[in-house]
Amino acid sequence: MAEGHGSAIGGENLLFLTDEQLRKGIEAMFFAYRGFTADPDRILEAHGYGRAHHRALHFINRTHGTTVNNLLSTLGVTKQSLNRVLRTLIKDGLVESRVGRTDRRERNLFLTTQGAELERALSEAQRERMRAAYRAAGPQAVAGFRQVLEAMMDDEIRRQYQNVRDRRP
Amino acid sequence: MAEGHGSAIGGENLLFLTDEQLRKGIEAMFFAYRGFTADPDRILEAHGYGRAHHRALHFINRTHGTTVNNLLSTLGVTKQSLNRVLRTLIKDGLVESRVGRTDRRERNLFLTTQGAELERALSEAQRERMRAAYRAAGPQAVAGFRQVLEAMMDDEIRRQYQNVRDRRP
DNA sequence: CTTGGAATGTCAACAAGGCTGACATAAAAT
DNA sequence: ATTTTATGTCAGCCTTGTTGACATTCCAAG
Repeated sequence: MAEGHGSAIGGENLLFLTDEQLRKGIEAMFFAYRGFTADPDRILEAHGYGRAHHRALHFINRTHGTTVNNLLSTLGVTKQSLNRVLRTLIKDGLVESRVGRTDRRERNLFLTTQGAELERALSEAQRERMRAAYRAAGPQAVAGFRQVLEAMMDDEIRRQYQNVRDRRP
Repeated sequence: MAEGHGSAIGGENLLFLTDEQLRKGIEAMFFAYRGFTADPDRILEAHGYGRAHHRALHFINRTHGTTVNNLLSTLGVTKQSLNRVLRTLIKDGLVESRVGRTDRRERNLFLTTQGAELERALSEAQRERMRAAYRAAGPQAVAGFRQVLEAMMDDEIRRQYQNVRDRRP
């Protein structure tokens, strides 16, 4: 070791905080994310869609009837970006946009049967990989995985995430 | 529960494999990755660079003297994509490209002092967040985090990752 | 009732960063 | 001498992000 840069060995067991350990975590995150998106990407490509479409489908499915503004802040993109994606999904009959009942300025977004079908295929592919990884790592590792990920989020995002985390879709 | 779709409750403790649990993991991964890249992104923007530059700097720093082909396969992009990024980094004096000593077709890539400086700032920002997350979650959670991530990678990527994982930079 | 502002949609233009295809060069390998 | 490999470069395309400008609709406050 030596070359000390912060994160040295404290009185306790802080070996997991060395720069070396952190670097491994960073690279693991980078490579794992590639795997995480690989399977849906293949399906999307066959349909002529991209990840942006997947994200929209996922969160519309997650929260039936969500508004555009809601979706915007969840996804963290501009309305113009989202709108381009939504427009094609609506045109292709995967998403339905209904005028809001209480506030008619708003649009409530829903998946059509066809949209739900694609969403299912995408998320099942992603779940399958996650399932294999979970199974290989075991329940205790999974708990740790989730803990670290939650701690890694931006504060505001984490609040948002935790708010909907345990809600049934 | 019910609504069973795969991943049901087996004889043992397989609750962590329900679709619900998998979905939470998927969303955690999505939101955490945003946090993971947020800090470097801010620094990069101030320099007029993007994530692609960060990735190149990271892996050149990681493996001094690596060749273009090596970098290509690590990053998983085309040479044209990488070249665009490398060209600007070389032009700006952050990266040096030396003709290979044994094989003069190859180019060996190195960070200049200035390049190492930016790399340091970027990785330190990223480490800082990772450090906070690790500290909050604890060593056991970190072990689980890494286990799940490794299990989530594509087989080929995982081999690549494990090969260099424990090498000192 | 009128007006201000919020929510949404749309058009245009631009940039980053992926991709493919084609072609050039130098050097190694056969 | 020829082929293959490693690299670089040009041109063009796509997705997905960005701003800015502007129209529409409609709630809500004066």
